[in-house]
Amino acid sequence: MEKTYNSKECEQRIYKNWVEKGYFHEEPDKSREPFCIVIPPPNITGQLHMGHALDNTMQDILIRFKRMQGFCTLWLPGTDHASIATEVKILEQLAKEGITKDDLTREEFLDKAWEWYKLYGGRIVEQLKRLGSSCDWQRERFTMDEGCSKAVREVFVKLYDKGLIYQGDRIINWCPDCRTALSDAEVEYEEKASHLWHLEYPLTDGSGYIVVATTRPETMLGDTAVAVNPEDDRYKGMVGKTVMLPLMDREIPIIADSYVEMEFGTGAVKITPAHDPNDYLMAERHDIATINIMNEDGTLNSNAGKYAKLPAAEARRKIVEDLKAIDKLVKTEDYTHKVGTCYRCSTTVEPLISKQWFVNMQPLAEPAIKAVEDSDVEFVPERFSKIYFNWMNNIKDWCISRQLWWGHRIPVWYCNDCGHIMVKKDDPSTCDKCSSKNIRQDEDVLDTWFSSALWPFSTLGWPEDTAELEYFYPTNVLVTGYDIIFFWVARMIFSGLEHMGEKPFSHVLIHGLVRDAQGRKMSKSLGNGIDPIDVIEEFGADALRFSVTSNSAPGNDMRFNESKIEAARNFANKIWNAARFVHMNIDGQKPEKINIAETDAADKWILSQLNGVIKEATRNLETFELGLALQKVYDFIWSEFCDWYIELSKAKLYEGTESQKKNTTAVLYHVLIESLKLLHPFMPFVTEEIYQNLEGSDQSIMIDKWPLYDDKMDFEEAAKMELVKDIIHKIRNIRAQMDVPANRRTTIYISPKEGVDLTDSTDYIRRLASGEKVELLQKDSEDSSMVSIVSDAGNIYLPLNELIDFEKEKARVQGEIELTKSEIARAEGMLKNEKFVAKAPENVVQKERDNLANNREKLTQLESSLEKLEN
RNA sequence: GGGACUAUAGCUCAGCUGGUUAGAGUGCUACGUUGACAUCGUAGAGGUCGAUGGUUCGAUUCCAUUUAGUCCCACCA
Repeated sequence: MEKTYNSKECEQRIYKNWVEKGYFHEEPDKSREPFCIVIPPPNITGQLHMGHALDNTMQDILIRFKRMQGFCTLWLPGTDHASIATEVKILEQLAKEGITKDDLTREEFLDKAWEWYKLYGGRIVEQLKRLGSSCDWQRERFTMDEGCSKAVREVFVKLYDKGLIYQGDRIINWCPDCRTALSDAEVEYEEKASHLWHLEYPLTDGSGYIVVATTRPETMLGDTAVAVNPEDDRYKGMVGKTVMLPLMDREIPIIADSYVEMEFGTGAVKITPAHDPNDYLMAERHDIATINIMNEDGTLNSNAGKYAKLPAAEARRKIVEDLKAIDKLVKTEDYTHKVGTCYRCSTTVEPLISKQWFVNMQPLAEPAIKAVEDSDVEFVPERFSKIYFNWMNNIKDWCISRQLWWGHRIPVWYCNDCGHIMVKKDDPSTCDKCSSKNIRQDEDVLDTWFSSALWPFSTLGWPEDTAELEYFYPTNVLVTGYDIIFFWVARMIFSGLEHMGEKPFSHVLIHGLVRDAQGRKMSKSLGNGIDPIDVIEEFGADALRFSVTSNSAPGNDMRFNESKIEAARNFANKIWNAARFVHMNIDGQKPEKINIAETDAADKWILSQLNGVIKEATRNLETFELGLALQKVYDFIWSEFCDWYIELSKAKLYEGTESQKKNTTAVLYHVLIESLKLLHPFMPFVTEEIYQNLEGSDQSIMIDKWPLYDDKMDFEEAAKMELVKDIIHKIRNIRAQMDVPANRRTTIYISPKEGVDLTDSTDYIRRLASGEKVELLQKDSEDSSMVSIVSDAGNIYLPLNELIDFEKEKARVQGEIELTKSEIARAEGMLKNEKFVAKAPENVVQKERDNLANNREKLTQLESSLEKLEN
């Protein structure tokens, strides 16, 4: 084995081997329990980023863990066509060649899109492989493949037939740049510095005027009313009158509606029903006309009179200027407010009325809420269910049609002759009603999330009755970031319930965002993103995986920095070297099983510790506490196995009998292999490389069995080892304090307390505490030339007379006495408290009693040490 | 306007259902090429667990209030 672990050399070779052996693939096996995760399909536009690294590492940890536990596992991978995101990207690319969407036919554009898919769709999949993801690539899916497309049509037709999908003219969010409608979830609100313009509208009866305040003066062209609060005394006389809309010379009414806030602005609001959702609702209440003034590209239309064809922003400038010229602009205030923007291109969205397809959400939301209320679906951490409820309880109908080309085309056909509408799973060639061949399909495609919502069952074969669907559905865990709960998780839940009659998964494991070292979101525009592939190249996939899963709490954001990756890489190297040590001591032969009868306290200690970490790490993994599980395995390997057991083992390896040596090797080997298994879900590559090196075969650790907790492996003798460790630690401490050179070895005298038998541990103490030899005394030493140390195992004496600085040593002992006294006082105080003794659990009280007794004894010893020093 | 989260060592963060002297990584100090590892070892310094009040025998942990920060949702033009 090399001196350092070389991730670059082995990762791709190992991964290839796993794939070739088919370890990621399982067929439904009724004799075992299934465990299934469907991947959140990354966009085909995407490149792996830190969020993916985190998300997929978590899934891989769970899958590998369950696979080793013996479950029939399936991690189902795939990609998302990402309708709008991909279309935006393709258009950007075409723009570089000077091509616009208008230059292409729909078919030509789709050809380009499929080319894109072939070129880039596989890129992120390859990157997922670099991470070590054990996805079943034989079952890889795409949201626009044949099966998923079939599922989409099935669902559309079913919901339409149930009356849950309808078409209507309603106010929607329009992105003038993408030239499509968006759902509410696809609008992001950004604080923007702007103005509040106060405009004067003269009353038609000449009795005065009313001043309205607006953040969007250009929409005044579409005003059809002015509203005030019915309680507002300032305007009481005006309600029912009409005003003359400046620039347009249109007479519009003043109405009263309690929606209007008297305190805001002037207390009078201009009403533009076609371009403001609230105004739209008000117009419905008061039966007021709507005037659409905007084109699909964000320019004004012919209803805008002389401002027609101007882009909205330009129209705004012009209108403000013109109003000023006719003295109708009363004042302009600075004002910051939230402006809706497109989540894909950040263009300001314009609310407008348009004919779109909608899903009636209320009937679908109800069972979806209940499923989470009843814990049929559980969010982990639990608090995210509140976010889910909040959204679901206030849900509005979902606008699902998009004026795009890339995506699932809406399965609706119109007859050009008789106007008949057909909603069909299969493309019709004639009109059902008049048999005309002159039919056309709806031009729009579906929201990309419409197909993602079906992912947990469409990928398993639905609407066909497949064995996979039967066996793996409902899936077990869905792992995703909190930013995607509305878009995706919520929609999968109601879709699963509606179409499968059963939840899509039982647990939703939510994680936070990966941020940069300063805590900022990683983004392209900031240029602060870290490319996971670069990290893998430099530090290895295991180091990357370790650093995104360690030291973070569930659902919380985490910061990512280089020192964290280095620490992770160092850990991989640490295990590597521990393995190297074991490797060079087994003489190329796999040791036989451990003979428990021949194990000593050190062996029993490490076996007990191992048993403990098996128990806890397993429990943590089962409750999705991945970070805690990893922390425990890490601590065990580094702080217990490497720091202590390997060092202890050298005593027997180098100085012991043949049988001791043999058995120690067996323990080393066993503990290492079991540790590797515990670590494997987190760091699959280094564990596999070591495992195969040690076993001397190409048998894989990933299909080996997960370690089981065994209460027979909790040994009482382990406690003695803690005493020995304490002795060693205290001696090292004193030596360091007294600047004893490392190569200076002394005899170590110990007078063990009653009941403490150290006869089999003297070699350990000698080796690890730089002793010349260790002598066990029958009683306490009276020799005042020795440094004495009080430990839980008994008193320790070091003949260091020429090195002892008596004043310094007195101060040290004095300090310890103070500490011990305060500890005694604390314990006494607690035990004097009758309520504590009466109410606290017995073991806690007993602990306190033992503690008090120990410290009293310790104090006596310390005081006699001090006395000796003073003589 | 509603809601969630965060506040613990210089820095980045763990800390499960309340129980001795609160942990890790990194940084810092001193020493160290001891037969796995300098991507390392040994020893050490460093924290009134944001503040106040309450519940409790006992609070970093539970409750309330409060301060500071982050985020989400919402129809204030």
